[in-house]
Amino acid sequence: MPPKILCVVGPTACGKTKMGILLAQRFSGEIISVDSMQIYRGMETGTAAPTGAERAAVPHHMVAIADPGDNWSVAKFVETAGSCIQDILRRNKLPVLVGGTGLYLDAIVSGRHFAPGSAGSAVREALQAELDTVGIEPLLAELRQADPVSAERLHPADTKRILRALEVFRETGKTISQHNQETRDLPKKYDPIYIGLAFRNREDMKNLIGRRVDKMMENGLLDEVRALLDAGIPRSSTALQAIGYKELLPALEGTVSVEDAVEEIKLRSRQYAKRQLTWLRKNQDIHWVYWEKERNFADALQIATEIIMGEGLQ
RNA sequence: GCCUCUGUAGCUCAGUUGGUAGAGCAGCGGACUGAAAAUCCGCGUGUCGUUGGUUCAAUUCCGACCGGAGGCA
Repeated sequence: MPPKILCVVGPTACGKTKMGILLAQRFSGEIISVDSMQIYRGMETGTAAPTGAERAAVPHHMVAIADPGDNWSVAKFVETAGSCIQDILRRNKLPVLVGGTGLYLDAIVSGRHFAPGSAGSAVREALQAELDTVGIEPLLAELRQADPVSAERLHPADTKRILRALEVFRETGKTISQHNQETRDLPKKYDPIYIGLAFRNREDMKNLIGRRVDKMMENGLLDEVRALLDAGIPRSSTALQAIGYKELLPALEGTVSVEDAVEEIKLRSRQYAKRQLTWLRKNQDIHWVYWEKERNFADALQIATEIIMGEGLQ
């Protein structure tokens, strides 16, 4: 039987961070943040990363450990987070995965590994250059030859995934569809108990997102973005694609007003939350705890605790 | 008060030489295996401002009224 772990999931602004801490305290656990952007240093405000006080209350892993100039990937994240989990288990503590990045979390839980490839590799650069010069059609034709399953599955407009499928083939001689098939049926590496947090009414979530973005601005998000630029972080870096950052770049250049940029951040955050919900919805194992109007952590902790004990944890 | 322009999807606007209408954005749904806070896909009935008239037929033409913008007084 694989080891039990706790997973706190939900769309942005639904209280995952706080609930994770409460549950980690209750079940003597340690937190693994599963968030593609909170790993970068100097982005605490805009990514709503756990505060110093929160991190002092319970050990946290995978938060603010990477240079924002380094571009991390799922593979690297899963590998690093995996060691953290192993270490926590070795010390007889409960790993509490708290995160909004669905792909990362699923990959960790399933123990999935990824086919080779890396940003900046010769093969990927070559593919990008081909796309820029000849367009997607010849590349799609090549994929139909090499990996008809993927060619059929992918939409012609989805250039990112078409390039990735070709990259895997050119790099390894094996198709990504074959790799996916092989990893899909692997036995789960962990036995997860999922607690999902969400607002019963979407409107309430949207209102909170708006208020939270305003608070981020009050807490100096603009300065945070400026500091990243001053540190020489390229605009094309993964870190600066984070919501709240990429929208403020034009505001710093003066091409849009700060007010408009803030509205854009709120909009993009709402759309992000919607995508997170879409991802989560297909996971039938999640035990959902709903907020009615306000977030009442005492009640939610009570409910979640009962669910978790029902799943066999003390 | 008079003149001109304008009123079509939640928003910005197309359009119908008269046969009840369609884009972008928003919204909703979905996908997702090394950029994932990324990327990609699907979904468009709305008293065509109101009310009379002409017409087989009006959102479209004509009149009045109501709202908005501008101009002249």
